[in-house]
Amino acid sequence: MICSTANDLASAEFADPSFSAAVIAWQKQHGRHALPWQQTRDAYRVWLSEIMLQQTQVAAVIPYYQRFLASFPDVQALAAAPSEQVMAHWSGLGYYTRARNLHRCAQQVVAEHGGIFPRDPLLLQELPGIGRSTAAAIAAFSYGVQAAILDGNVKRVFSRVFGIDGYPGAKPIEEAMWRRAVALLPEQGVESYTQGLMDLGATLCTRSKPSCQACPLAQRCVALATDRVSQLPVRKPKKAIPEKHTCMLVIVDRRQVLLEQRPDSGIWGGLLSLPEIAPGLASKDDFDAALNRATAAFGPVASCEPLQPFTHVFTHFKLQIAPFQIALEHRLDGVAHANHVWYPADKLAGAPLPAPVKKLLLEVFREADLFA
DNA sequence: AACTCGTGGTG
DNA sequence: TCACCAAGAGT
Repeated sequence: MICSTANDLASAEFADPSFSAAVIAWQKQHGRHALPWQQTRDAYRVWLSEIMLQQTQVAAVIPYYQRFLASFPDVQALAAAPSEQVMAHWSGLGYYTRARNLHRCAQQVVAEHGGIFPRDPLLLQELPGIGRSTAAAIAAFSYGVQAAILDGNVKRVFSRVFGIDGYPGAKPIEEAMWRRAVALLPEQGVESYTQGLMDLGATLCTRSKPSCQACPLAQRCVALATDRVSQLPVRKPKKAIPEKHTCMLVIVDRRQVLLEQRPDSGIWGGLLSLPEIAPGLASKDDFDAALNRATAAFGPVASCEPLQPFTHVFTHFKLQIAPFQIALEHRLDGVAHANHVWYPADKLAGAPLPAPVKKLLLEVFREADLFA
């Protein structure tokens, strides 16, 4: 046998045609076939679903996918859409860099590829928001290209079936898993195989209480044989998450609320949100001074009432939010305020806001009856 | 290499 | 209540 490619070298180490055969046979009979993005090989729809599904569960994605497709039926429509409309459609789905990269990617596909997504995974991977795994998924599902994915599902299945005793996020472990992923690719039926790996991880080989009785890989599963299913994959080493604080200003005037555009980098990047002032101001005078600085450009403060504080939990930190409802004596007009906008209360539901901010505002305005 | 980046469901 | 984490990519 002549080994001339990286795939062949990997095959020498991990190849096992019976693995993909078992996955494919199981997928055809027991896998998922009716998800909204499975009815087509349209690369635009495949790409859209794959980006939305990054670190996000199927149930959360479905309504967003449907709304996106209704508003942006093809890559040209998405490329031509204003940024704020794209962000508004993504509002609530999280990881907002994905939305900005999605928009940039659509524009790049139109400008540089004639509106056709490339079929070469290496070319796909050059596009914004598309990494190695997503590129492979798009190429496999859209064009039947033999390319390997390595997502959370695959890592979990591999960890258990092969009894891999290391944290899958660690570099050497992940590299070994990529070699397995490539080596185990089938000669035929890469679509069913790829979907089968995802379906196995999502429906049988779940994080807790996996259904090993129904698993087509049970016979060869090292974790099952050694009673380590609940120990694998090795958990991420956990660290204490920091707690941060902020005061959010709900400044209302003429059934409009003052919003501020956040920078593209950092948390909630590119979204609109409420103006904030530094927390932890010791005295009321300090608070009032900060409040007056923050509102000076928009009008003198007539009243300031604290609203119910709450906590928003992210993956890597906790944010304690103390909101204040503020009324102005009168609004100052005619002054340019970059990054600030008076936003109509009745348009908030469709605004590009972070989930907790949208929830807070909808509650405030519903109680104040400002939608009437 | 390690860190950043959301949200909602689940046990 | 709270830890855990789901179809990862970018830096």
